[in-house]
Amino acid sequence: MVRKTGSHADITGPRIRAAAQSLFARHGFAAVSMRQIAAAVGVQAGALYFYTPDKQSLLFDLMHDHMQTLISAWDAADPGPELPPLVRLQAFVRFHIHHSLERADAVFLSYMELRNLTPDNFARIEALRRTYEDRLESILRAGLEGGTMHIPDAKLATLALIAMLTGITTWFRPDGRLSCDRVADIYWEMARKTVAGSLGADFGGSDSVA
Amino acid sequence: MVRKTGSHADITGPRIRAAAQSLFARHGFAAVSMRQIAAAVGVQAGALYFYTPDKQSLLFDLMHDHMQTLISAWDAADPGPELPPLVRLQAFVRFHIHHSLERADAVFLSYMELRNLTPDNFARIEALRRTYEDRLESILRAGLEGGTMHIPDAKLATLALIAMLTGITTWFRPDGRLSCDRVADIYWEMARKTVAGSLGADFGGSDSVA
DNA sequence: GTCTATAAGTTGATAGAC
DNA sequence: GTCTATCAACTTATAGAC
Repeated sequence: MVRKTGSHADITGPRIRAAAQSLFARHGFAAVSMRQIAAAVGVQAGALYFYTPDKQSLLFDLMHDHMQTLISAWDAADPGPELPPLVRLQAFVRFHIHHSLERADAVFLSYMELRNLTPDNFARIEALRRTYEDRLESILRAGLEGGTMHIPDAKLATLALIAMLTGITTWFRPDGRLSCDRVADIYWEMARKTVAGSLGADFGGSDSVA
Repeated sequence: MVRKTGSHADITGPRIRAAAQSLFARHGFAAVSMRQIAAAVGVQAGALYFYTPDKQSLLFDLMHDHMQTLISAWDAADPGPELPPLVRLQAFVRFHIHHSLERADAVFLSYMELRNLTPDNFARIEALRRTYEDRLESILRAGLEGGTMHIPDAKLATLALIAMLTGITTWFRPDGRLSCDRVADIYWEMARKTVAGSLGADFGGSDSVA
């Protein structure tokens, strides 16, 4: 199946995006050349410009697609605003961890390469990021108003929880000490307590995940 | 005081490091050229090599100094292992937030540019990062053994707390809604609950920071 | 759709003048 | 200590052949 030239009529576009995502995540956008991406795909550098107008668009499209996928995947996974906020929060924690760990490269890109976006592109990605954060913040506010959660500041709790959960992607290894499910259990336990009232657990059963 | 040439006998070295730190934090190591650093300092590119053997050493030295300063500053701020773990944890949370917010560029560098270090340099920085994490982990283990803390996994709680606290540097603005002290109060409130027993607050007074 | 060739500019780093 | 000049290699992106 090795051929030096000729049409594929196939999936060179997606393969370029996949190679770019992997290389950008590993070495950083600025450190990766179009020639390196081309070599990873098995084409010459000039061929890339049949699929992308420039390097910046390649980065933006990867980040934009990731954010759009993230938001619509959560909207599909959200058990719904009629359920108790703690139930929705548990769903959010598990969703965010699983979704992120299955897309470690895209997650990495989306918060490491913001500074390599042009101002216009940056603004568009930021808006999507805020949209996603607002989904969590509205759950926390509902819990606050209903009295099932006690948090000093809904906005800061949102940022704290997302930082805590996303941080998992920097150390998690599939062949490590803990499985993805087990990590999700442990983080849900901690997240639950973070938003709990001063009298502690009022949802989710046992205090231990063991 | 404008001069085009001649000796300073002064602090060009530190100024190069300061300019590099600021530029690396803003645009990323790979995206910043030696000529840009030189221009920020007000010298020609060749002059930089009187102070640093190469660009990589400039990055490594900045990260190394930051990690060394962080660890020795905490060792000086630690109230000591004879105090209750919750007291030490409160000190750690406040220390980490204040120290990080006063050095936003260095913090940014130290976790965004790890992938631009050579393997040897990476290993040295990683060892320092682990040393710092171990300081927190030992506090959590002491709380666990003494029964004043309830956490599902000491290692994961360490990583979760550090991610949560360090995340502040990505959004905090000195002229924003909340002061550094107020942010530290709110995060301590959340951190305290994260490690609390199932019956909630057993230290630190009121459940509210208001 | 992919190649080759190339334009036009930047890069990290060095040598030697002063 | 700093400058100027320079090197070889590399960069993004385009043009035109096939």
